Amino acid sequence: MPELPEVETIVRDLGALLPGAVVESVHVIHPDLIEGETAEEFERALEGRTIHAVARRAKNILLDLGDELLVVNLGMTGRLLARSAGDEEPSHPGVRFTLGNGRRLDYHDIRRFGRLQRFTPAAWADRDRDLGVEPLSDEFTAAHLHERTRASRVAIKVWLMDQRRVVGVGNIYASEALFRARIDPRRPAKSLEPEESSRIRDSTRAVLDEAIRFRGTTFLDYRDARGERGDFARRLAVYDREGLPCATCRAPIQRIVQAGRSTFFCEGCQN
DNA sequence: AACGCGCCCTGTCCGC
DNA sequence: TGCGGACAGGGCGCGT
Repeated sequence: MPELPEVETIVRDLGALLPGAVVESVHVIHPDLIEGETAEEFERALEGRTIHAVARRAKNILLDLGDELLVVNLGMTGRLLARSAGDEEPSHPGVRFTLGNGRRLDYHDIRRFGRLQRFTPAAWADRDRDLGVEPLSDEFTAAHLHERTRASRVAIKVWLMDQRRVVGVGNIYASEALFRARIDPRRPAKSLEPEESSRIRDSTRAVLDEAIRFRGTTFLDYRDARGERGDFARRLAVYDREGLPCATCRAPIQRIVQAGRSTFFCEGCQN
């Protein structure tokens, strides 16, 4: 579900709301959401702690608790919602954090593919090492991208979605970035010319930046930290548009399956 | 080692 | 109207 723009939107929202808040109590409704320890250990460890800052790494939300981190991955349908005491109950409650001043932080998740895990800074540094480059950072250059793609024969669309290489790009924005770059998603990564890698780099950044400005894409389940939908869905050029006319050439958008996931593209414009 | 696949889970939609 | 199958913004562990 949420890719980089959706997670970034939530992180910016929570960054304005949570720092300084004290976690008064924690209630785990679905223990399978907690990674690395029991629900009881998780609840006990977090009670009384202060949330100092909120950050993002890849598609993870990082809550800085001082000497440890609470890392939230939303999976496909996870939501992390800042609420007030009187707000209604979520329909799929997973974990409830009761904060000071009558506020709450609710995690809910219909499919429960999401995970919440506590990390020491050292343990998180280990995990962080396995994650690829942030596409909006200065390190994500055309040269970096081209050098890394040369080592792999997987299809470029599948390559872009691999979080060990580039983080934050999921199924929607991989298709959208390749459409903007006019690159066929089936092309082996190692077949890309430097100029093509450069176009992919630019289009990936552009589509992610734009989607952040629109507060993300709500396809079905995504909501921001206030429970509001993102507005980027109407800007999608190819994703979920099988059979509809390409905005550039009017030919019907194609849908294929790569690594078990749908890919959308225009056969005429992308080659 | 890199890559493909199945699986985790619930909900919705579409065809019969 | 009901029912089975396909599919849905992710990520992990397995086998080859």
